[in-house]
Amino acid sequence: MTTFYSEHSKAYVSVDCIIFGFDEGHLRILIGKRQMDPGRGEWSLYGGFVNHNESVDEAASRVLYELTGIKNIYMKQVHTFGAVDRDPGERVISVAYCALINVKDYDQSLLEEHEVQWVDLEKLPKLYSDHNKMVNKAITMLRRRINTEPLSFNLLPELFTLTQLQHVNEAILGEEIDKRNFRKKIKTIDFIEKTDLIDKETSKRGAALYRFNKTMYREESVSKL
Amino acid sequence: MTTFYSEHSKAYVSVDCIIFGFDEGHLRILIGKRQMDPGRGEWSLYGGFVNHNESVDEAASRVLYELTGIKNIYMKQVHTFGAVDRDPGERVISVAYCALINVKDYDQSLLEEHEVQWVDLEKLPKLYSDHNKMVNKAITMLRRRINTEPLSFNLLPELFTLTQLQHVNEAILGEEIDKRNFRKKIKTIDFIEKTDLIDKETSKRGAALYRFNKTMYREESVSKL
DNA sequence: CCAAAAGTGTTCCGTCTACACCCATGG
DNA sequence: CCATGGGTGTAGACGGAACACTTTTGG
Repeated sequence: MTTFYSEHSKAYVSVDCIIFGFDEGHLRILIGKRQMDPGRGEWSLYGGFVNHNESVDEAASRVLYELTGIKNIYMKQVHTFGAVDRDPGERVISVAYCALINVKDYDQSLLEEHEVQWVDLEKLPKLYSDHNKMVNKAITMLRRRINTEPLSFNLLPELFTLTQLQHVNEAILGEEIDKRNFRKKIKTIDFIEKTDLIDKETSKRGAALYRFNKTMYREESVSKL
Repeated sequence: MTTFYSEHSKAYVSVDCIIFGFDEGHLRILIGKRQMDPGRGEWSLYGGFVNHNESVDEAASRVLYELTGIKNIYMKQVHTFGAVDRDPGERVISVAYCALINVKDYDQSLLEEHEVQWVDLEKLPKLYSDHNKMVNKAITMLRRRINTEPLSFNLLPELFTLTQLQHVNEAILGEEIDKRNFRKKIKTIDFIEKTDLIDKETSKRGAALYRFNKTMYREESVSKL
């Protein structure tokens, strides 16, 4: 408590983003091959350094915007990774952020521009440095929170069917959910609104479209989803 | 993904510890008056800078050891605070750690040496910078985890009575727990062992002493406490 | 007409909650 | 002998889990 700045050393601080999407019944994340040393050519999360004039959260938002072109992405800090040798080049302390986006919002051309791609969570390769740990922490966090916080909506379009919602939850939890029990539970949640619209894309019969009502959802009302 | 270290700026990285203790039925934390600028004289958490040759976790352990003289303290990373102006002097990014200790293990003379004191959580003053936010995040984390992880033991001596254990849980949750229901639940938890010993300190009749069996507790077995 | 997905209720079981009295003992 | 904290059981409410069939319609 009597130390002074000058006696201490500084470190680079970076953010790394675990960007989740949902497609064809599976959770995927965006990863790319590193185009810089150290670790050139290894699979890696997308990240960036924290600039002097921005907060760490802002850096994460900026990096997400650079990569996706989307603002106001759902994003949560996961954990900070600070092993001395986690980056072989320099001392870099990295703050991992978990982000959820709707794959359909994502401009496919950006995939090529940034040379990243969607990879199925179950087929995740070995990633650079401690990035696999970051992914695991992020998933653990999602599983922990999914029953107390409305997360799934961020992975879906604004209008979605209950089957889609169920598939998202199943993908996050990694287990099947009973359809009737799931729908029963949804009926008790007041911020999931049924609309008059019918989706005819995914089934012949057609399925009712639902919407997440943000204004009806308050932080203090704990979701049961 | 094509950036290089040299283009970016470094920052000081610090750790701040929210050190919880339990005494006289209340949760307390260790805080002191800052003895350095900026913020000299303001109430503050105990913290320190991360050195070049230690991980962030090691820095937190070191700081905790400096202050308490105890090794292997229960400690969890809470959140990283990275607002640009959170430290008025320099750019300092701080990683908050929550720690739980048994107040009886704590050498009182260290209180004076480091000029810190135990303060009741309910009577917490305004703290330096974003330290109140750190405390709030730490409590939220404890409440979230107490039902899935055996935390309370860290705040108690090795041998404890069920009444003590109940009081700890009540303090963390901030609400009263029914004695009979609590004891019923404890009976179902196999890693809480009843010993043959009787505590005669706190009651005339005497109360059975219990022990947390670490080896019986496995990460995968979710506690119900 | 049939394949494919949507939609719908009931029963059972285990868990949580509420609740009040006797016990042992030191002073 | 009494004040103090220790210790015990039961009944009702509630929520989660298991489980199968009918509906609609595009091709």
